[in-house]
Amino acid sequence: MMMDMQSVADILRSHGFKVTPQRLAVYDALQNTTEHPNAEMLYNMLLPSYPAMSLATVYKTMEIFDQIGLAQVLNIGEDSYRYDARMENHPHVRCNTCGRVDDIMEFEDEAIMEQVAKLSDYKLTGRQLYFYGECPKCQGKKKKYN
Amino acid sequence: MMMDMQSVADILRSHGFKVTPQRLAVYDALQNTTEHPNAEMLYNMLLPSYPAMSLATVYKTMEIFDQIGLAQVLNIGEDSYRYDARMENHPHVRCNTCGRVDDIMEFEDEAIMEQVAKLSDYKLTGRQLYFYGECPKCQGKKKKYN
DNA sequence: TTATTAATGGATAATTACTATCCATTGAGT
DNA sequence: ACTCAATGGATAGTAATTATCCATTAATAA
Repeated sequence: MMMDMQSVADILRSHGFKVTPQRLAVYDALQNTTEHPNAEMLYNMLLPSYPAMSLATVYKTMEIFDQIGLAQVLNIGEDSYRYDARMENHPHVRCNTCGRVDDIMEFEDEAIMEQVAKLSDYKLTGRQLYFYGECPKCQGKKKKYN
Repeated sequence: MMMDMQSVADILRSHGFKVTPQRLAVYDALQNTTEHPNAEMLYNMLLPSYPAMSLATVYKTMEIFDQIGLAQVLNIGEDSYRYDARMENHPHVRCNTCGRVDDIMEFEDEAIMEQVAKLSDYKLTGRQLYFYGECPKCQGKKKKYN
């Protein structure tokens, strides 16, 4: 179910990439957060344990992870990309108030894909579904304090 | 049904923006294409008739159109934004082979919005649905020549 | 129609996320 | 352990977008 460190190392090696502490650290950080960090957020998360970490390394590492299927890139309409270690294709929802981005797991999208394929005559291979609104926490705040 | 020049002028004025030939020209160009141009494509489309047109003007104009609801911005995962004068929220599909972007009109998305609202507990206000694949034309080419 | 004034267009500089380059260092197979 | 290509970090470069500046223009009032 959950990808562990050992298999991440194997996947890197099997694609001809070296296994380095930095790469394992980046993957570990991404794996252990639900906040869909961008490169700079990852960099700042890693700085305390890896003071020599470079932002360029984060970018290069994420490009590799994207290539070999260890992470996916999100393009939610902000000024920077976010990253997600969950590899099943799933929609995301962003709170317009606080900016948090959440996964929407267990979303059933086969009917959509069929509908779009029929309407477009495209042979579909992928999708990116982004939703926008107000998260439960921000809704609560509004009710209490506004 | 279709937005004409007169009402574009009215909408600009009603939001306190001046009505200028450049703005009408940008809107006209965007209205009369289905290829979802980015700023540079729009600029190049307009150059023949408006040799003095500036790329900065296109950007500024599109920002205004986005604000006042005369166009929407698409973020399809390319390195630049594309624009669409069709204001009903609708999905888009991009051909991975030739890069064209098509509208998917008549897409029924109420069921999706309900499903996502239920799964996320967000109060949803918007969505951006992007699909990727191979367009009919490129499928045909592949079958014939590859 | 003209005068007045604030908005605008175009030129250009600045910003910023991201990518490429360079070289000393390091991981991994021999 | 040895060898060497891959890597990390520093830094420069790229490219889309945004901000600035000022002469010009559109809109309102007279």
